[in-house]
Amino acid sequence: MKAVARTPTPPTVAVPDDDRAAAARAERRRQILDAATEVFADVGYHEASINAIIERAAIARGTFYLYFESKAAVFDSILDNAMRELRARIHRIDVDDPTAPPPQVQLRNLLVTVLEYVVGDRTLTRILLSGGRTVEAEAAHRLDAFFAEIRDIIALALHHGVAMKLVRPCNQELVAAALLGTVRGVVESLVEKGDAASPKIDDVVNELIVLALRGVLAA
Amino acid sequence: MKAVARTPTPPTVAVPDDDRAAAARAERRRQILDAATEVFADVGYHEASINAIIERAAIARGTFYLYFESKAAVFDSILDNAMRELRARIHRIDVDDPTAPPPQVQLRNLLVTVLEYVVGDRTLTRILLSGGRTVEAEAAHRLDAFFAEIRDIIALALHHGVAMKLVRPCNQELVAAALLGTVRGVVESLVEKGDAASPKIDDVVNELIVLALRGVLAA
Amino acid sequence: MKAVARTPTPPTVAVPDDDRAAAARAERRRQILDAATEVFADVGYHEASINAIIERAAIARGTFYLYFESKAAVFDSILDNAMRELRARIHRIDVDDPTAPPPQVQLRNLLVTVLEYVVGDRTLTRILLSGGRTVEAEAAHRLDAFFAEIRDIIALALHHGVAMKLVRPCNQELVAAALLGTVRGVVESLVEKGDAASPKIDDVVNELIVLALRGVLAA
Amino acid sequence: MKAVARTPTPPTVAVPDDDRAAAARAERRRQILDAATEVFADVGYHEASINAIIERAAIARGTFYLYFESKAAVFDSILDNAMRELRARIHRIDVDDPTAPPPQVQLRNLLVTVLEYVVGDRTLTRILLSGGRTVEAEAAHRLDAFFAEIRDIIALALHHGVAMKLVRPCNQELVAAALLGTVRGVVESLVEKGDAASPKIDDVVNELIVLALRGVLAA
DNA sequence: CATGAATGAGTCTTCATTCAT
DNA sequence: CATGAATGAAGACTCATTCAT
Repeated sequence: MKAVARTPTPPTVAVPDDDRAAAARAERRRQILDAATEVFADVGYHEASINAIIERAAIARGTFYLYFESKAAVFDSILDNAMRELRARIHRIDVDDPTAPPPQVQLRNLLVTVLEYVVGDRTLTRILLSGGRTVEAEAAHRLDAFFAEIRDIIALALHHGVAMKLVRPCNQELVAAALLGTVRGVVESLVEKGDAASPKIDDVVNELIVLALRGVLAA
Repeated sequence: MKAVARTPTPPTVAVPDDDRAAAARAERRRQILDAATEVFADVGYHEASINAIIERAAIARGTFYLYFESKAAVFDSILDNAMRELRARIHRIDVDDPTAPPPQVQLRNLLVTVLEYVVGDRTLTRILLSGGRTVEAEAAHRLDAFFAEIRDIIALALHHGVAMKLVRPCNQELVAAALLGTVRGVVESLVEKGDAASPKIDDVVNELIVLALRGVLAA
Repeated sequence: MKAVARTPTPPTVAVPDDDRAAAARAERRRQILDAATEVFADVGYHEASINAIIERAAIARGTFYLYFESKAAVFDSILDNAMRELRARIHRIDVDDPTAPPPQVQLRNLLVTVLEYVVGDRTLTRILLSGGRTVEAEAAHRLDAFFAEIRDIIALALHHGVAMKLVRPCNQELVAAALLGTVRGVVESLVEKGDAASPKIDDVVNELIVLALRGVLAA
Repeated sequence: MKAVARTPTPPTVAVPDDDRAAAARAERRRQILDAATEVFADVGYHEASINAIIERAAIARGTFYLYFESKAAVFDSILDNAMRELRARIHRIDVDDPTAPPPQVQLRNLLVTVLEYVVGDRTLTRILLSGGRTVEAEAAHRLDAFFAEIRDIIALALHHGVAMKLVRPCNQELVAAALLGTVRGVVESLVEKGDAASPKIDDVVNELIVLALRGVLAA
């Protein structure tokens, strides 16, 4: 990227300059990502025109392609970032380690973190939920895989729970799908409403946990 | 029709001929709807080309526009039909009428009918689930409204239940959204799998009812 | 291409109709090819815009793509056709068959046919002569190969001639390249001028033959 | 320059500094011209991107426009330079001056010089030969004019030759075009091959002269 | 009614050129 | 002088829709 170090111009203070450039670049990128996220959330991947994106980002056509290879690339970037953030917040509940917090607390924490992220970026979340075919085929697959991944984590947790007699015997695959659906249903309802109308996340998580645990725990 | 045009012999009985024509017309329409449903389910609304639809329907380009105003119109028709069918299968649970079956049985029946319809036309269901923004804006709204409608029915049921002390006190709106999500999660997992791998609907409904009722019923 | 024979419409006179359609289609194709040839000859492959082509052909944008896959495809078609026509006119001189016309006559006939074709479609010829890199890389290769092919034919003829002591000993590869250049030079000068100014082809061929044979024949 | 900028010591002698600057500037120019020549020869005028040129020249985008007005301008510069060099090597054969070397020797010298230049810069030559429409219209004209100029020189020489009964009567315009083509054919074949495979220029010139003179001289 | 050739608005993307630093 | 981020005009191509046959 930087020019070949051919000119003998010795940078008196090289780093700050590079830093500033890199920062500016990153900021620009974000500006585009934000604009694109909004447009995608508003009208979906296909109806989103590069025109709409660059207008909202207030940049020229060419600038867009300076930062992203294609419309699909921005979309991928948005999606991948969201999935990465969520993955970082989702992990197995540790039931063996005695020094860890009790499982219910772990679960609550996990849900709180996830819901906070999700409510914190409603626009992004609408894209995630619009699910499968909104997007170009390839991205759709990745998104499907992501949800399948989470479902598997839940299924595994159920499996452990059943083995430990904590969870009532059940079709774990099916119940995992059901529970994932439950969370998605809740998220959808949160995202739909304006900021004001939204119930507090703590309350939501309480409700979710009661609902799920009662439905699932052994008598 | 053709016969009439050829031979000036006045039609002895007008109706049968018209009937036949109407039937043929209806059949043609169905043929197109079926082809379109498949294509929409396969690749989504936007990637679905008129080309793909008329090829699968084995008709000429112009013929398509003889039966539907536009691509959006076919999609609307498919969606509306599905929503109508589902509405016909979804109704309030009657807890007052002593001659009606017990509420749990009513609920079970409802779920069985719905799931049977939904599993019976996987293609169609995939369109319904692909949800919001897959489709052109206008259709997306109607679909959202449809799900909101169902959610309201559930919320109302919960409300009644709470009033009758059958259901534990809860944020009924939220729990309704959660339960709707639960069902959607289950449906999604059913539709995903091939026919063979699918568990029996009765078992699925059992699991669903246990899960939901335990999560919701008063202690 | 044709609709699947699904409708019971029995074609009373099937062939004429298909013929007419095919003929219309071929005519359209030609119309586009002609327009494209002119534009390519005028401004070269790269400067030739689809716009210019469809304007000259007086058709709509989409129509162009109904007949050709891309700009490159039309160009290829033009080039391939020209090369096919020329190949059909270029062949080895038969010196062994006693029933064949004398070699010089064969050569003269060959040159006359080639020049007539070439002068008959000046526009096309200008494209051929504009040679190598005017065109997209792939086409350039095919054109280069075509001329190499002809050069090889000439070289082979020289080789035979030397063996038969008809041709003076020489670097046959080099002389072949030279002679091919000679013909191209002549063609170029013919194509440049308006119809009127052009000398008669017979005279041109005479001059060419004298020039070449004297340069090449054994003392 | 740099030194001056750093130390405010006034330049003792102004000119050398200016000279150095001018030299640096000229060098830079050459650096760009060379890079551009390579790129143009490789992929042709239109496919040559400013990007490719500045990368090969290892300069920044803006710098390019500091030395040349536009892409067309570099191309023009390259072309003009080549044509100037060639013009300097091409001149009439003097048949009247008794102190001059014999005409054949003059011709041989001319050809040797031209071929040496041409083989010495294969890259450049490929641009010249790619001829007419490779380039932007305006440059194409100048190139055409250049070749026409040479053809006229040859035609004039033939004219003189005929008058002096050295050359057989012929259509001088046509034969000039033919002979120019001959040389171009030879040059093309020389430039095509790698350095190693190339025959020695002296041999090539011999072959050329024999070929041409026999074809042209009076019996 | 059925056909399918024709249409052209709209989309994404490229790339020569400019200009603030 | 040098830089390279930003620009936007222009180009190729797609595809829903129309209409003469």
